[in-house]
Amino acid sequence: MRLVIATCEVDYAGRLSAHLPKATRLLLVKNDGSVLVHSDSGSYKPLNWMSPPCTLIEKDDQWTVKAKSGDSLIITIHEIHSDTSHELGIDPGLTKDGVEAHLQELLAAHLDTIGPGLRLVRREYPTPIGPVDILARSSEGGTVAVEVKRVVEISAVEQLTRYLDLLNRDTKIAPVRGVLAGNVVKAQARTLATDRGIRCVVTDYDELRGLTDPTERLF
Amino acid sequence: MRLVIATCEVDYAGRLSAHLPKATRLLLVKNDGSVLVHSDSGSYKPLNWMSPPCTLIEKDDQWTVKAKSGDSLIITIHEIHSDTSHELGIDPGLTKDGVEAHLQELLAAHLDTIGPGLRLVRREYPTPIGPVDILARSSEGGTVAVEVKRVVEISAVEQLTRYLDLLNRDTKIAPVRGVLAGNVVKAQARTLATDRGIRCVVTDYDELRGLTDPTERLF
DNA sequence: GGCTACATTTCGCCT
DNA sequence: AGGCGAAGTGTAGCC
Repeated sequence: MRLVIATCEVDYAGRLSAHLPKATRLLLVKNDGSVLVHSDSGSYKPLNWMSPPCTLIEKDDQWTVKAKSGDSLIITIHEIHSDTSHELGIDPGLTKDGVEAHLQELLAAHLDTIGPGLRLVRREYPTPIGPVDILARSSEGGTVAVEVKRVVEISAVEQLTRYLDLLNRDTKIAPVRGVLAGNVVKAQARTLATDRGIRCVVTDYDELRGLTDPTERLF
Repeated sequence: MRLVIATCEVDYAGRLSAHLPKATRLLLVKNDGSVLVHSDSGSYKPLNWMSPPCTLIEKDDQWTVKAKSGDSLIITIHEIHSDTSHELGIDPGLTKDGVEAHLQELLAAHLDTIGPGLRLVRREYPTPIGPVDILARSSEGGTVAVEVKRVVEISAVEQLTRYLDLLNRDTKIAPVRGVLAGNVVKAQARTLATDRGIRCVVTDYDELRGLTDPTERLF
């Protein structure tokens, strides 16, 4: 990893065109060839960058970073204030816990939190337009399709509506009712869902996790 | 901006939990308090980070970064290989050309590329569920709602369908037909759009730009 | 402040 | 490789 503090201008040409006027910035060159241009604020996203795989050619005061697609990043160096390199080695990577997949697992294991008498058919039930998060049989004989989201927004209502339209054409499982489950249900999503006869269930991730054997979740 | 090369472990607790085992990484501390943990590969996204506003407390070999929301990033330092600071000043920021907003402007100025005899009603036509990119009057008396995307995907069809449902209830402008316009139209989006009577138009950004007075587009 | 939509989104999974 | 959905998304614009 190479770290350069430099006064520079940057021009990107690719899916769009972008220009950075002359200023002092951090140029971060990674071992995989990627280049990041960071300012001293903003967030984790660089002002400009080139993703790997790409090649960096330095010629006088001009750096040219090119990707196979033809995207190019041209950095004009006006002054270099610092230029250091460090050997980091490969990173063992990140382990995560708490994303939608886990909420889906927990809900599938505790279908009673969605409704009484439900029996799991399967998670990620495949359809031609994508997998339904949870499909379950109701004690009354019908089917329930559950769409799981950390935050239920209007797009989740649309998504589940598409699934329901399709699933209800299958006479082996129809009628299929819809349920949206999430830790947060946005007001507008709830309104649209209710209008379409879709029920919303507010889940509690911590509570659900408490119901499961805690030894399963340690890392 | 402070740049630290350190052998460290990182734990994040917030919207999810994440852990980074001991390894050598770049710790980037920006002037606004944000912290980025970068490895030597990946892309522009850090392995772990804390967005501003947040506070960094260093106590012995432990860095604690806390956000108002309660999110926390705990960095355990095993060894510091380098620790430098640099004054960068504020950045003048990025100018862009070629984003959706520009495509919308160009299309509104050249409605003939969408269909003959169209007259602009307005761009960003407001509705209760969001703005319609372009609303135009057809020479036959009806209305045309145009959704503009750089890349037209299935979600654009859903979005325009919602607008059309709503707009067609307004007797002053009904009937309203839908048009999807973009530089790229994905096959599945085209299929769904056609099925719903929505026409797709493939635009050419460079060609559209050429139709406009070029002096307007320089930066 | 809430909500919507855009992004050089990136990332990961699955076909 | 391409399609599709999720993201600790971030960010800007509008109401």
